[in-house]
Amino acid sequence: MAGLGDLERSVMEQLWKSDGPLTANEVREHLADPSDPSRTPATTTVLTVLSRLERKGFVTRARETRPHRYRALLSRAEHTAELMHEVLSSSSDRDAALARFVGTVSDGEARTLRRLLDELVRR
Amino acid sequence: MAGLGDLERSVMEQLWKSDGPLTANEVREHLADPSDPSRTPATTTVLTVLSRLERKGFVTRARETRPHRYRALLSRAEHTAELMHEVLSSSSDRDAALARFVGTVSDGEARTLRRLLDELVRR
DNA sequence: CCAAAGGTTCTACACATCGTAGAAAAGTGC
DNA sequence: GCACTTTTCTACGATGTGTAGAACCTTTGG
Repeated sequence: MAGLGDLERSVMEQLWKSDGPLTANEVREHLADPSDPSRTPATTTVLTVLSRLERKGFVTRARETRPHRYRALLSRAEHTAELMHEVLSSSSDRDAALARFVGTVSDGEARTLRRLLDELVRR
Repeated sequence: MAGLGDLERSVMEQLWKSDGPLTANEVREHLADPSDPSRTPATTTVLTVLSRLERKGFVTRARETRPHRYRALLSRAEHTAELMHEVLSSSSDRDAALARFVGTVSDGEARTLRRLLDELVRR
């Protein structure tokens, strides 16, 4: 269920970056490439993508307000963590996979992990 | 780069499960569903899938021997770990994602992680 | 209250990927 | 060389995605 297309992912990025919910046109503006404005997708394109993301459960929208306002259901961090769990649980030998994973994290990430695990045990 | 189809994934599972490299027909036999043999894919189908997996870099084959023998380039654990890293690095706030991830692992997995990190530091 | 502007849905097409496998080519064993 | 096995080539249908026009609906300025 990890499958998002390039444009879908870009749209999610905008929603994640933004503080509050965005209208389709705000998303479109944030998507604009200053070096080549012709590559900015049409408003309807953005709306189609947002609808598909809504159908897939990544996005909700406020239908009350008139330009509908869209927001991501999960934060980017939650989304990433969820994907990692999905990947991990699709593996039949989870411990071996975790071992490989930990064996290849950077030093910084290892420290982060240790700190997080220590906090976990304190509660 | 996580995108494998259902059959592609099933084929990878067989290669991972097997001790040594397999021929296309061996993969096909392991794929057979005893309750509905008609659903077993044709040999050419398996060969097509194996070729595609080779092109994608998941599989290599020995071309010397005549029924070519196929094997996975990475073990399942390595593959899973790689996917997890891919997911993680696609997130711009990796620490936050890691935090979410650790926050939702099972107790057993947390213990495993702690042990792995301890081993890591000893070397 | 009505027309124009803006917003949304519907419909559609091109293109890529994937499951599927026949036809044809290439290799093997007798 | 001939039957058999194996591999490649080619192709088709289904699905997903980027793309956006056409048609429909809503708001708003006059």
